Amino acid sequence: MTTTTPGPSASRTARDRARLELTEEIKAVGRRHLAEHGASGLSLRAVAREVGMVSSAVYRYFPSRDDLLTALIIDAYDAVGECAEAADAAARDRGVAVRWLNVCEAIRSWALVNAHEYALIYGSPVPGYAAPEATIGPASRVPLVLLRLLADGVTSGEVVAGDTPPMSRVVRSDLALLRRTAAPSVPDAVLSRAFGVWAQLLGTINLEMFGHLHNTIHDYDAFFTLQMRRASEFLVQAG
Amino acid sequence: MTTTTPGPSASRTARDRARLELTEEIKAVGRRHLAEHGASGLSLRAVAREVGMVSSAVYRYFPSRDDLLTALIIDAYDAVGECAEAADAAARDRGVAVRWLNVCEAIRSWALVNAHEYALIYGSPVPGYAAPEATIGPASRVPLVLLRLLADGVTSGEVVAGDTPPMSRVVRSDLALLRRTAAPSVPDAVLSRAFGVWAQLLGTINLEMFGHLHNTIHDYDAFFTLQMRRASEFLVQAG
DNA sequence: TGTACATCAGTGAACGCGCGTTCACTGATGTAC
DNA sequence: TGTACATCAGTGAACGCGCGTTCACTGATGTAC
Repeated sequence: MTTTTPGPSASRTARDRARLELTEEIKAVGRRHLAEHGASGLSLRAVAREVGMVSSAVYRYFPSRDDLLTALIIDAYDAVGECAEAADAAARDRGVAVRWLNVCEAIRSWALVNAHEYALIYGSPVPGYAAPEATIGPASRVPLVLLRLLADGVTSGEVVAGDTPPMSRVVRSDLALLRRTAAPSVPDAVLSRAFGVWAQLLGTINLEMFGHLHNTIHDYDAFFTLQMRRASEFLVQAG
Repeated sequence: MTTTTPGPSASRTARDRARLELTEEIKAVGRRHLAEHGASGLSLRAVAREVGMVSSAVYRYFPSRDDLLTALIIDAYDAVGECAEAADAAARDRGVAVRWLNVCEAIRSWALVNAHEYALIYGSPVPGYAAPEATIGPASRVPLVLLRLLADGVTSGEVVAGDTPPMSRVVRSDLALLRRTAAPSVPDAVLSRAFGVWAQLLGTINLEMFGHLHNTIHDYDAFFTLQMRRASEFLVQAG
């Protein structure tokens, strides 16, 4: 090996290209099966059947069913992360509250369209499956959007810290680590509120998607916007 | 039939008693299997094996696997509902914010101990399973605790309405129905905040239990209390 | 109190299904000289 | 440019497993007279 040249051609051999294409096709079919039967109903054999291979052939692409699931989880995190980043970017010249509201709406829209993928990453964990470390990065994209937006808000003076609630030393050191890593100069009080609005975002989407608002709320769109608008205002300005 | 007398004995026949006992035992074993393998891993055959019956015998007690699942869901809602009611009752002479905080802590404790049952009712829905109407009543117990506690707070003047955010006519009529049904004289602004704290409660528990705080928050207890304390204060007094 | 009948719990075998994974193989594609 | 070899995608059969549900049956428990 040790090739100094980048390889015979930019897109490599025909075999390589076929491999990439088939890997994507398997994931695409897997995603559709996920959407129809849920995570625990994702079956290598069924996917193989639909792709037009014999079931054992899939093992050339994914060493096990769980590896396929992992790939789908990573893709889902990346998809919702990209979605959140785009929504934030689209409102970059507006205020922090508007940016976060935009992100919330984008994530909800994505969740409604990709219900099972949403459940896969933000719902109950798949029994018997432990997410490997490779999911950590993609999983952080959405929280990072929130933290960056807050860092901007603190810099511009738009975000008001307010009173810092009393917190234990452990929690304070957790927040300090977070600040050092991803949210320079965002004070504890604001970081704490950030967890609050994040929980509320996911909680509100879950309430809606998992049926807990059934027969109670009829205009989900308006309800969600109402809730997130209040949360966004709360985020930038302590009560 | 049309028996005017209450029956031959208060506890009915030996057969009836055995039936009740075995029904409970099947549910108990089912609950344990749920805790070990998740909802989609709940198997009639495995439960039967452990109870010491042949698999077909279970059909004398539950007409299908989904009916057993429904029974477990109802039991779970009742358990968490009872838990919330007890926590509220234990703090009945304190303020509304303390009462809600108590309820939050109780629900989280229950969730930590009964992780799979929690996931069953507040996590992603079981694929291919549709909850029947019989679950509605038990599912309402926790929300009803919140609404009653708010009604008390409004009566005592402890809960401040604050500014009513602009909302669509549909949402306003949803809230009006809720008020008529379960929360007499609680104004829209407060009802809207109630959904917010409820979403935040479930969202925060989900973040913790489904692993989204991993490597970020280390003292889950303190973190949860911090978040819920803020939410409780927000509930009684608009920002 | 005793007998005849009805009800019902539990058995055991069977149906038909799908699953994840392994393995020896064929034949096409790529690579080194 | 051509040949010999290595790599790798895909096949087809098999292993061993568990599942939900049905059905004809036996034998115990309950009930009406």
